Amino acid sequence: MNGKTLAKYEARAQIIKALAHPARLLIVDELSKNGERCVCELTEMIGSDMSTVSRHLALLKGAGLVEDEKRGQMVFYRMRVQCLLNFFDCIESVIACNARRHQELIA
Amino acid sequence: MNGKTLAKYEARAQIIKALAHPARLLIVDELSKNGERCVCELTEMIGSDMSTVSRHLALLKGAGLVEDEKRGQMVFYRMRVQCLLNFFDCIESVIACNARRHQELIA
DNA sequence: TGTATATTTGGTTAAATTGCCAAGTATCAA
DNA sequence: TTGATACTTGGCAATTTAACCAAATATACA
Repeated sequence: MNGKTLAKYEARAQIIKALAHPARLLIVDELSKNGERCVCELTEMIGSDMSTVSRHLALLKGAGLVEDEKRGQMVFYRMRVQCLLNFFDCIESVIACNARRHQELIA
Repeated sequence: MNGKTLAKYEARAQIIKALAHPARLLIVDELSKNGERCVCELTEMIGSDMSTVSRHLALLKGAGLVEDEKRGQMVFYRMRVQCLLNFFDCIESVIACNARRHQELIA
């Protein structure tokens, strides 16, 4: 891979890596479908330590996928991008296809 | 996260993780746009050891994203899914948006 | 001011990912 | 059979990621 090509795929990979975690996918799903949420709400849904959730959010923010706004003592996060839901449809179709194939192998 | 929700997002994350690497993104891009390729061709493009490329391919195959076919001494890989190109458009839009924002912060 | 709540950050540890070399398997061809 | 090519797999070292607890910061409120 030459330098330019490498840079292109590294930039893509960095963003995809930001999505590649169950907790972060839940966050993206929730924010995409239901608008903004504070860290405490997301922490409740995910069920990890709040410090862990805060780090997940920082990672998503670093990738440019979400933005935050502090209001009072709470910090609200929302999506900066809407196109990810289409992607999840694609992923779900892969999962369904894998499941079908798995069934066929068993039968 | 309850068990069912967790399982759903873990299944998604597993597939997204399979995409979250520059070399694997190059592979997916190449196979999506230009059809099947043997391991040797992909190895040449990526510029890593063939054993490394073989492992990347095994990972994509494990996620159900590609399939392989041996013909003679060569193994050809091709996509099992076509919807990923749309996703890359989404990712590119994030990258472009991040770049614009970065410019604004400098200016 | 002092206390409680919301969030982030430092520090540490465990686990997962990546990459290479070396060795193994399979196919082709002489 | 021998040798060459294409690919996969075992094994190991280096890097990255993830999670928690504890401590720091910021805001609200009595």
